[in-house]
Amino acid sequence: MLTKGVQMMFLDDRKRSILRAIIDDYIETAEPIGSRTIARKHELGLSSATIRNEMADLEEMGFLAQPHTSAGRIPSDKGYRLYVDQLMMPINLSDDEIETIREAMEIKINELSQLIRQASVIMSRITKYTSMAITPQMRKSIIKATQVVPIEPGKALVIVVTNTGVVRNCLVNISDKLLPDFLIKVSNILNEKLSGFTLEQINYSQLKELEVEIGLSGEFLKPILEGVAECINQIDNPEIYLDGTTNIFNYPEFRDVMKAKGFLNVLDEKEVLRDLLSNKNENIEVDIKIGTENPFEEIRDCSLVTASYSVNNRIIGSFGVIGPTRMEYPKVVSSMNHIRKKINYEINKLMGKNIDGS
Amino acid sequence: MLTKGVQMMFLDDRKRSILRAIIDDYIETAEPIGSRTIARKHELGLSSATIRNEMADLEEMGFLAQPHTSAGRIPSDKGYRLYVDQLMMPINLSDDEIETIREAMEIKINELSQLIRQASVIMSRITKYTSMAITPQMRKSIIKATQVVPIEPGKALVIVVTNTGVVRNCLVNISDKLLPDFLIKVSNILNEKLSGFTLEQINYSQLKELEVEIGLSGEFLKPILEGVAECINQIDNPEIYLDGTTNIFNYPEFRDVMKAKGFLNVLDEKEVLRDLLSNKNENIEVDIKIGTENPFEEIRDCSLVTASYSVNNRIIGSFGVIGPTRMEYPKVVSSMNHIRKKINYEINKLMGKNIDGS
DNA sequence: TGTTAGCACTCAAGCTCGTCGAGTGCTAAA
DNA sequence: TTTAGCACTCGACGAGCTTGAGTGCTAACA
Repeated sequence: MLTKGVQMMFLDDRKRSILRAIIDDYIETAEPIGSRTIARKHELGLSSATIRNEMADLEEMGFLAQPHTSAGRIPSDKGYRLYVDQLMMPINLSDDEIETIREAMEIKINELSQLIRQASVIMSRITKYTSMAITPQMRKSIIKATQVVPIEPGKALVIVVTNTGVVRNCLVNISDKLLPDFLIKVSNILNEKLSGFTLEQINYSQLKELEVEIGLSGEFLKPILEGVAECINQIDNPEIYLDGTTNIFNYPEFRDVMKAKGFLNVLDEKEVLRDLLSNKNENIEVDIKIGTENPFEEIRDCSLVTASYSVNNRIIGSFGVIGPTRMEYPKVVSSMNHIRKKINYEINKLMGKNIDGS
Repeated sequence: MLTKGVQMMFLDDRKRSILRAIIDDYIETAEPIGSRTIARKHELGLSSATIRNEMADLEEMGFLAQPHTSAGRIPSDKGYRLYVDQLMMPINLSDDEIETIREAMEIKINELSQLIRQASVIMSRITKYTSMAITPQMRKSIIKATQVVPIEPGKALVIVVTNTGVVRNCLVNISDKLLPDFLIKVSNILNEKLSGFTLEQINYSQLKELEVEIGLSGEFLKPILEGVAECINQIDNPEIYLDGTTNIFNYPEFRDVMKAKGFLNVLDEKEVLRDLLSNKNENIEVDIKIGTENPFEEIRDCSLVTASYSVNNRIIGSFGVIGPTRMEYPKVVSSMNHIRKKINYEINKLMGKNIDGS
């Protein structure tokens, strides 16, 4: 009899309701859920005994697990997976929350990275989990201006501006013999030659070729070209933000100090964060990685929810939330979706302002 | 008899040795220290009974405390205070450590903030505690150059450079009608008028007065002047770095999750860090705040060791280490001192390179 | 045939109680 | 003044017990 239930992987409505009820409750309480609790709290019109039988089936199918024989059931990763894919009821953000997001994400300055930083801060505030965000990949952005500004004899400032409004500068030491007038000439040539190219199109050897153009031996020009390369490098190097790390202490699953330590340690590594946020799937709005689906050992009992933002349908960066697998998925998913739209809107506004071409 | 010992606050050599031994041991083990342990491990030529009597005296004088009747003694804040002021034996850094510091703190770029960031990182690596650092107060630094660079119609980049090699820029939206040639004129006037002043000498109303000079109604100039103000503001706004936060998990006093949470939470506040690092005492090389001497409730069982770095004997910033009161003071103090000297050296080198005047 | 009441069983949590040992204070002798 | 000795204290630890939430199975019922 049981084998029949197990063999057919199809879950009837009753099993689905029970599973949903269990996961909803477990997300709320973090305690193993017993059959009686479900019978009492949810109006399923079933006795605890019936629910008990169903729960046994659900366990055998792998959606639930039992910490020990005489405890209630807790969801397995597979159970959460079904829950997020099919069972959970979407919720709407409260007016308050929407207002908070709106307020936080108004762009005050021309800097894209500020927007992303704000997004991260607000995500952790709203969800109460730990949030992270990575600033856009800039390899495809276009150089709008390159300038060399004389500061004092022996010193010049190299500046690169992109169409996305990102500016980087680099103070370089140059020969005392280079006069301001000459630097302005160099500046103009660089500006003319580099404008319109994307960052990824420019590499150092190409820069070297400009030396010929300018007609001056490499030694004098070298620091300036290195400055340009450094600026480009900095623009291209995405920043990563992490917020709400101490939120995890509010969840009983991190009562164990070693677990908290592991969690915080792994998030301290920029490389790890970059990896977690390198969301390749272009088709999915909000991606969810549950427990063991995660790439790193230390967060195998966490869930990671990520979303990407894009320009012209090309993903340029992403952000996410990480917390215990017992995560308020409905809330997190709607927050992420909302903020994602907000970022996209603001980013396209910003780009529109800054691009004259497209 | 006991009262005699207590009345005279003078500690004889024997009491001092015993107190030093107890604190040394407690720093190492984090366990209450008993009389027998001291008699065995340290060659004081005294029996445990004698030491016991002395310990009772030391407790009555407030240098030691007893968690409960049948436990050993632990140092009180007052005990630590005496220890750091008079008892502890200075230690030298190992060659390895000196090399590590040297390597980490070589300046590669012209940016002062990088140096301070490195100092913080290296402090936490060497001491195994949590470290923090604040970038210099820049109010006294001198404006070396101000530039307005046309980027495209309707957009200009405002740049401010100081004698300390700090550069900030601000992309501003301007009227389409302002032509590049005019912007260059504005740039020259600004450069001429602002150079040589310190940041604190310049305020917005002064900037407004320049409008007259340039001879153009405020509406056109406003965004540019705001850009200058924003740059100055950003330069003046010190950055704060925090490293090695998860180090605290290695110390048994932070096994309690709530304590760890309180600690991490309080250090999450920029304001708190700024406060902790606002070291006013100009005479002291390395300042130590023990336990209850600290201003914030959450770190009353921590010790904070800070040091300042300066230019021309004027303190411009500071850095520090925070950890349990049971801190390896000798190690921390010598590390701080070493790094302090290193920073001072590098900073003066950097300033020397960048200042042409003084 | 599916549902439910009833019952025996399981097991972690929490309590008490006794043992152990590190440490103390006091006393008396050296 | 120092020290050996001894009675005493008290937390840590583990064994044994109780409690209660929860289960699986069986038999009766609709």
